[in-house]
Amino acid sequence: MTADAPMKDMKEIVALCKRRGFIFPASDIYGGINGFWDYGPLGVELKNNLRDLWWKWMVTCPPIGPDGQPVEIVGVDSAIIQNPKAWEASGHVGGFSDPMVDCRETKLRYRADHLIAYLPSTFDPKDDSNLIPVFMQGTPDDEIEKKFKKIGFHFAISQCETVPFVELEKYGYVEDYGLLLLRKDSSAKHKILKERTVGPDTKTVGTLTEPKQFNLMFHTFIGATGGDENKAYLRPETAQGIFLNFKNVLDSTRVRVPFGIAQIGKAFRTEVNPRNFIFRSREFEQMEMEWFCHPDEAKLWRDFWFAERQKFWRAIGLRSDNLRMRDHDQDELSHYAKAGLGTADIEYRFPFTAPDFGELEGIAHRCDFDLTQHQKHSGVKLEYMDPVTQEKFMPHVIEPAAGLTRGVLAMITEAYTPDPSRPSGVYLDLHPALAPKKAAILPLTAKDQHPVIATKLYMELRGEFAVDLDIKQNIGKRYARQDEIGTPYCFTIDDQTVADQTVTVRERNTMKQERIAIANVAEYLRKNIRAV
RNA sequence: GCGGGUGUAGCUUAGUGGUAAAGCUCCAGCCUUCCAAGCUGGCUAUGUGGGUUCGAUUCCCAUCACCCGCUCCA
Repeated sequence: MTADAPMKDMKEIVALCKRRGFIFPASDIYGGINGFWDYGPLGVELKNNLRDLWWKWMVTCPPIGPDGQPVEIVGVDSAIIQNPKAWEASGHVGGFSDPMVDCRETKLRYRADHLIAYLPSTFDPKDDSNLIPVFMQGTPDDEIEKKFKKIGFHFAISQCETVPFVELEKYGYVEDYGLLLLRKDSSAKHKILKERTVGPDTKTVGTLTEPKQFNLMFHTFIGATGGDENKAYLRPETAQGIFLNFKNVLDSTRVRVPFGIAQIGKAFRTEVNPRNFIFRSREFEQMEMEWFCHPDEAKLWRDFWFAERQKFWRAIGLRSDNLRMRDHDQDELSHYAKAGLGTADIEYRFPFTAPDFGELEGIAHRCDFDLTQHQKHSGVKLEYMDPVTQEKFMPHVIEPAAGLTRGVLAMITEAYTPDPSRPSGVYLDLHPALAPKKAAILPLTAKDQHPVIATKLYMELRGEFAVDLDIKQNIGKRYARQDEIGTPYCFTIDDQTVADQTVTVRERNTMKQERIAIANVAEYLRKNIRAV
């Protein structure tokens, strides 16, 4: 969005989505449900169009690689529920959710692993006057000293041991040594320690809550009886279904490294706070491709997919400077990407993130983390034997992982174009390949030969294109309706059509009209909506 | 998860402790030769659940959803 372009109002976009049948609140008649959305008749067309274009770019007609050779990518469609061991191996069961600590007084929330407790060497849990100040990691020493004085904590920093807040409970007081030592069982005392803490932003003792664990994954139960032994998870990403099938794909097809496996499907995450329409929802759809390559070629392929994926988003309509690439900082890298070449996001400036950007797609170097983990946990050998060099190695993975549902939102917001000069006040400038309806057939009036000819044309086109026939009401209303849903072309039948077999074509963005032979309408559409 | 705000028809708004009003949209019909025109008619609403009351859309409580800010976002 340039500075002088009209602001795109998220409220209006959400309203249009509902009014015209793109996106509805899930369970709308029951008052909705936080974090879930339904796609209506036009929304599902738009989403499917975007999905199919991605699949075409990645699987059906993949690009030429950096070495001039066509790249090879195959698809899978794995189950949403897998053996729970798969999620233990991938690390999703263990430690992805960061425990959080709340301050009851200030209502502030902290990441538990960022909190540091200061324990004086002479700390005596039996003495009520002994406090444990807690600070955020990286708090400057002078601030800490100042706070010490304020709360009557009579020690210097140098006299204290710093202990991660989350490990506080592991510390107990051992009289024999007069020191704080790590003990396995200190259940009798850890509660006392917690009650002595003073949070970073308060002077009151004991306002910090226990660390709360947030589970990333949805739980479910297999079978009718439930019970912990039947516990399973809904996948939080489609990627693992690909890794689980790595060996099956190698054994059943003739692909060789380097190659890719792609998958599109639903994923589920228990977002703490769903927000911003469909941007952060608990059920969403991903388009992921895992590219398996030799470790030495990881850099080459990462750069290739960085460029390739940007091309995609630009080609289907995100042409503005609302799209950008951004390398992750070291501290925001995920566990698997830390050792590798890092992660870069393709980001879009959504109205609700502006002037910031929100992630649309992440391109990560996952190294050999996933295959190694699954090999370890499953006991199945997943190394690759290069048939030419006879070299045995664990392939590295470059992963372009895009949000399909976020893509839909980006498409809608990018296309949403307020235009006070036209009756609808707005139109959707969707790429014709993405538009839910490619054209509308409109008899100028509902009498004489107009509807007859229009119906005939509609019957011819509907076998090949998603087209609408709209006869009722005046022509301006019908143009306006099509503008709002982003239909790129309207063919109008009038008296001249009866005389010379021509129709007018109205182009959505310019509202300009030209006259073409009715016999050429199909070819006209074919040419103009050609997929990117 | 915290704090603040908002909930009356598809949308925008009105109103009231006693039958809930209008414009636009939508639908049907008439009219209409190119951009939501006109005429006639029609559908549709007090987010949900409690409480107070003879009676609650209105007052109270809870809850849900959405918006803003914080927090979070492997």
